[in-house]
Amino acid sequence: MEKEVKEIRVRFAPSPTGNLHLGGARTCLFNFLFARKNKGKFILRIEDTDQERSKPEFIEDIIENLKWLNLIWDEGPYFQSQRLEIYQYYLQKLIQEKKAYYCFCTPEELRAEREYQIQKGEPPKYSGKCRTISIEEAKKRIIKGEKAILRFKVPLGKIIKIKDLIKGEVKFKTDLIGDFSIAVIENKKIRPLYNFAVVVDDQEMKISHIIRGEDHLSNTPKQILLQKALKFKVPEFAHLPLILGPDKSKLSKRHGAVAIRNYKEEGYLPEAMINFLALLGWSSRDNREIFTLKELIENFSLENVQKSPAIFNPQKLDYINSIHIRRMPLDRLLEESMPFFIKAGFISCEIESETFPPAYGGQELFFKYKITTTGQPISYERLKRILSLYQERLKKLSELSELVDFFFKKPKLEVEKLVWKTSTPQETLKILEEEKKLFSQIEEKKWKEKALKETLLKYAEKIGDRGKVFWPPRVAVTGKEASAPFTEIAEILGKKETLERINRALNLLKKQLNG
RNA sequence: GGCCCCAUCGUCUAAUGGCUAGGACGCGGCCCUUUCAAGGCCGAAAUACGGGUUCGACUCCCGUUGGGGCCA
Repeated sequence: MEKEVKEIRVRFAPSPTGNLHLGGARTCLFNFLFARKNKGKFILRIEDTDQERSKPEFIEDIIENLKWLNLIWDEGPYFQSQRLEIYQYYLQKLIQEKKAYYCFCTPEELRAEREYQIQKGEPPKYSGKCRTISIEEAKKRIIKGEKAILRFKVPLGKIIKIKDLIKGEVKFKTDLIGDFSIAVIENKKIRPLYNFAVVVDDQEMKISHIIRGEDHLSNTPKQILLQKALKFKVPEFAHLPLILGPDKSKLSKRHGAVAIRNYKEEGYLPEAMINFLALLGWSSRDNREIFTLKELIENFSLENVQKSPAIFNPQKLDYINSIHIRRMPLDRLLEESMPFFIKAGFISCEIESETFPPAYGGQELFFKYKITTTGQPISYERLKRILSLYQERLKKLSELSELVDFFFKKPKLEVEKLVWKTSTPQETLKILEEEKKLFSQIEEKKWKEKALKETLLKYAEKIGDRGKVFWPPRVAVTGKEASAPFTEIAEILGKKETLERINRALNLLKKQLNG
């Protein structure tokens, strides 16, 4: 007989009580990879039953950033808040079958009970006090306006075994769980609670594998109990190790930037984030570390997921980001960099037309927008050349504002900086004067990196020290001790601007030496 | 407090009972080089501890310790 091929269906189910963060993104990534690798479906479900803490802006943030990361879902987003009747139905079923009951204990009573148990060294769990209240009585009390919650009757004396795809077999004794809450009744309305809503949704959405953070491992026996009580199929589980902060506690807001949007704003590329996140807990068989999303899909397997938690290491992220920056086609890198050029005030950008010619490399940007610098139009090619000088020097795009500012405004010069370590201000002045002469002789048409380099090399041979020759003009045009090479910068700046800047440096040196 | 999970360089990890415990980030040194970056070479750096099982343990078992998670 043909074995029934089960469709692989997984989900990412965030609560919109905060921005999409690193942990959530990684959970989502692993679900996504698992689905794609196994030709399954990936579903997005927003768990927004907690109306107090759920905010629309967080829903937006989650969706926006998942799209940014290229983690695109096949179904959804489903919203739990729109599925309340479904939960009602199953809740009623449990009540009718006497598998759930109303509980009227107040939070104070429960707390006291708990403290007493802990003091006595007993496992803290609900006593089952309200189990005996009849449905009729319970309904009367609710109509009178009493607050109540629904509890699930946990069967005693059983052991729940979980075959976790990552952790292996994990056992829980039902005796230690206690009747847990599955819904609250507020203003005569029923609101399902986490464990219950999850179980119903996973069934309704035919989820085959639940891949989620390890923090949910202790919820799993409760969910299995509910699944059995409702005669649902129990899905497979895979609990991912947590991502930790430097202090080894679960990564959270107090560790600083944890929202994906923070990283987007800092200039991390989506492919770098994906690559980095995949490496937190997963590794490939062959020791490879740099992957595109497509390559991750090909190589992914839950078998290679680590059991132990991973500490988030920003330095490694920087490294991975720099690699992806270097590998990215310049057109796309420029597209990614535009917001950073704008934010730094280097260029401004006005929408010119809503329509633009069909894909024309990165240049379509320039059809759609009018891009200017200090009032003058700036060409696509020019920006691209500027960026290309720094493509292999960038760790993240936000560094652009510091690195390429001199292309957009005259740099601040200091005499000490202009002087090479083996030289003096007098000698620097002399050499720069000579270089000015040499550069002036180069025809506008031949103002290219190669010609400039030849000129300087020849001159350096005469002087006998390359530093003395190459350093001063570079600082004169950039104002920086560290930058891309002078010759490449000068080509982009052009003859006129380069000579102007060398003049500025000369004047400064003269002023210093005379005064 | 109870339950559960986890334990290899500082960090991410490889080695699934058999080489000198391998790689990557970071760190240090050297080379290349006008600076920076990149690149190349070299180096320091780990099996938490204690018992077993075995010819042989990073690997299997037990315990201890430590860390974490969940329960309010």
